Amino acid sequence: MGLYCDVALPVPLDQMFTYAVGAVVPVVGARVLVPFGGQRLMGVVVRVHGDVPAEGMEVKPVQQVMDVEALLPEELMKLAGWIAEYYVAPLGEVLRGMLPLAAEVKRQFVYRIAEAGRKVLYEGATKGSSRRTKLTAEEQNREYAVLNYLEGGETAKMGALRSATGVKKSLLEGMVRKKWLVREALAEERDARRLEKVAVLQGVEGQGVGSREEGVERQGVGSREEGVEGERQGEGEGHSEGEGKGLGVGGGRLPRLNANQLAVMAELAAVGGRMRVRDLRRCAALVEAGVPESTLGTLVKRGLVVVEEVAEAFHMGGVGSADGLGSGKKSAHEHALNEAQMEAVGTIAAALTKGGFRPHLLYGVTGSGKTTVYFAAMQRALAAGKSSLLLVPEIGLTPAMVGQMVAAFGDEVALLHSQLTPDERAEQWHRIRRGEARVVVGTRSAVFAPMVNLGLIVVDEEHDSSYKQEETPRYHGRDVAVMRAKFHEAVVVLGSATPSLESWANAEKGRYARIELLTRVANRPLPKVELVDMRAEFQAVGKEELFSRRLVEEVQATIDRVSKNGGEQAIVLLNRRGYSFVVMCRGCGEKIECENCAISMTYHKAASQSDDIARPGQRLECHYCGYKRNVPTVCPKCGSEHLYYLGAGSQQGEERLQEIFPGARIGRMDRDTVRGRSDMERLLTRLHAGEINLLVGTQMIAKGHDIHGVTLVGVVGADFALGLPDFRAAERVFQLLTQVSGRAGRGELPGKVLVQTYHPDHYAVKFAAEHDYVGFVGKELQYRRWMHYPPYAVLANVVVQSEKLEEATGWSGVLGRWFEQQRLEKVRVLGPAAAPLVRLKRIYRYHFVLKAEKRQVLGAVLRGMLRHAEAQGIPRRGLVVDVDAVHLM
DNA sequence: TCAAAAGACGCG
DNA sequence: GCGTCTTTTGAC
Repeated sequence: MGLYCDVALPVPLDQMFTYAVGAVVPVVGARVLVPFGGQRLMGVVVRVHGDVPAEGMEVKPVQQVMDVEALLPEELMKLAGWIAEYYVAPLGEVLRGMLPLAAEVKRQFVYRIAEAGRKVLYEGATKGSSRRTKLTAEEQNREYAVLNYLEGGETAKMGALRSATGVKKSLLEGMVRKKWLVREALAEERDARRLEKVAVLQGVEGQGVGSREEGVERQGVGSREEGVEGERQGEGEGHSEGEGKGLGVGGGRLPRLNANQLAVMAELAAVGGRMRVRDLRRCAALVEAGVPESTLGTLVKRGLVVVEEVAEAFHMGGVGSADGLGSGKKSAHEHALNEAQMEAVGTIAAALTKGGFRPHLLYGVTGSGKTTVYFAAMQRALAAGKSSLLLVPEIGLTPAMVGQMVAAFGDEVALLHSQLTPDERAEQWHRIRRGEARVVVGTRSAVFAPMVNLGLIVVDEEHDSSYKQEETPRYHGRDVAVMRAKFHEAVVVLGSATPSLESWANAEKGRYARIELLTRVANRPLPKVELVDMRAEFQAVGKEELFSRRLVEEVQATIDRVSKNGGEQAIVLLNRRGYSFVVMCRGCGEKIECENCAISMTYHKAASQSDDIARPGQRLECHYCGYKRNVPTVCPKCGSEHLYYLGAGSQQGEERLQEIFPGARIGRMDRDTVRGRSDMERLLTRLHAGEINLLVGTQMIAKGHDIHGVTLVGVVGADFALGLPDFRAAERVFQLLTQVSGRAGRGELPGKVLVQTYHPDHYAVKFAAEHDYVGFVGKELQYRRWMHYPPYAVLANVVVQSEKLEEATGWSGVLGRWFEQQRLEKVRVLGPAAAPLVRLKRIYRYHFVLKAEKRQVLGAVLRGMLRHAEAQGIPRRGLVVDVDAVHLM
């Protein structure tokens, strides 16, 4: 009876595929290469079984088993299953997101001449070219060159053809279509696994220390015969076998070996005679003794050690070993803890000691030193032999945090974020998988880091919406973190000054233990917040001004003040980038919209001095699809010359501030001036040095920066979001106001905040001004309860989309009717309605919002809907199911 | 009349 | 999702 395995493949199909297993039987959680359609894909084995496949099903064999052990441990496999179920996503796509190893599988094709190609070649040679074609003469010549090159019948890779004939890929594809060439997969497969070098002590071959015979190549230069001079001198304390090659290391009677060589030998012997070269080089004893790396080479020459290249094995060991790392020493951080922080660390440490799944919500006001608590807790975890994972919203925006991590944990830190190249990502991934990096910092997808002996997960700024993935699988990093902690029986800490309502409600229900840090470090006061009523301001001034008189006055006073620590600094939040976010025609009343989206285009002025990134010239830009166009002089619709630029963004804010405060040293922080981590670092360095004393920027400036000189924060137009059709609008505004206010007064001097608002009586604004988070959630939770919104209901957004308007509306109708027929009692369906962004990147979008009390009920309805959609011929790509949607846009 | 482009299909 | 097979479109 044959053996089969079910494989999850990275395709948008909610099913597994069965393959026949060959000589090598994969384990669940291993990757395999399998043929699928005309292609070959990497998938993950989810089941190995002997079930006879259904009649009429052609079962193809597994092409290659890529991992000997499960690449994904049981907990991650379970987590993947949970995500697929919870977020209604295909398991294969979930797994693809967990494996950053795409870099390791590359498929290469070779080309061979076909019969039709030969014919063309011969006829062309005798009769000359007379084919009907659209190709240029040059391209035709290239085609003949390719045919000539391949005439002998050999195959050639594209690279070879390109260098020989200058042919392009598209031309080759055309030739394949015309059947002149055939394309086939490269026969010999590059070993998809990475290789690593392992030093093996001769004669003391260790048993089963992760070694595998397969794929081993002997690399040693010296032969065994030459190496005999070292023989017979030891006391045979190693497990010498047969050949009399035993080599003792404890005796010290090895006159021909110098101290360095002995040290290396001793080190190798101590671990059973086998060690990865990179580990050996890094080994503490050898580094301390100053043993040069060349010593190993000498030993290889003398035949005492052989270096093998082995397909990388995954070791589960390494963590908690007696290497003395992180062994309970209190770090500098812990000494600086105040009482509340101490208590917080104590609570987390107690949970770590006790073991088991323990979720915590760490509610700490801005400047209360949450980061210090995370560090101390992670250190405790390390001391207990456990690894820890810190999730942050965006690494590029918090270089300080990364710096501190590396300073505190050195080599044990691995970073995972979106800016890594695939190779770098794979390298970090493997370091973590081997247990070399036991402290991992990363963004959303780092929640899948293959941690060894995971003890603690910290989610910093847990309320941040960047934890929500906005493509399939649409998981929420924070919620996945909690689930992962559950599967690992680990401790999880969600930290924020403005916890999401979901997390707060969980704490209220007692599902999360609450830890509070209610005062700032060193008892610094929270800044005073003053509201500036912009309606009254308009009446008094009689015209629309971006900055109120109060704000101008305070900024002036702040930058004029010079305290003993140097000048004070002010920052101004203007939460839109660009110069003007609406260009309107007074002739016809139309706004200039993006060609691809139903979105007003943003006007960007020619780059100012702050735009140190090269982005010259003025333009209109769509902030949703990135489309750019020239700035028209007349209205594209009616030809009127009266184009007006409305709504100020950060670029205009900077310009206005420069006019008002010509002496100020102004900096700007938004996506136009800060693209990568280095831009951010440079800007922050200038701020810390006092080179900038007035900073204007988008919400980026609110994200966790700790700049001690900032004593004034101005907020301009942040409450405009209150008018958006989104039930989370109030929560977002409250969070933004609180977070940006938190930038003020972090040094010795107290801070002040001025909030310009058109909604001075709105509860989100008022509670934020009073630093009253608890008051705000109380009120907001009430509203959510009345309106049946999360956390009192589970919600899913279903977007129906197509490039063709009729399809989008037609399919919405089909689904709407189905929902009606179902007479659902436990699920409320709102819609179909045009999505707030009814056209995005050329795609028309309609949506339903589903609300239910029970997750299972909602899930069942969504699955039923997908089945119905499939039966009705609605393509899967026409539907986006977003469970726990954060944005309903 | 043929070739390129768009659409339908199914993958084990 | 993607390669393959089929149908439609379109240009000489």
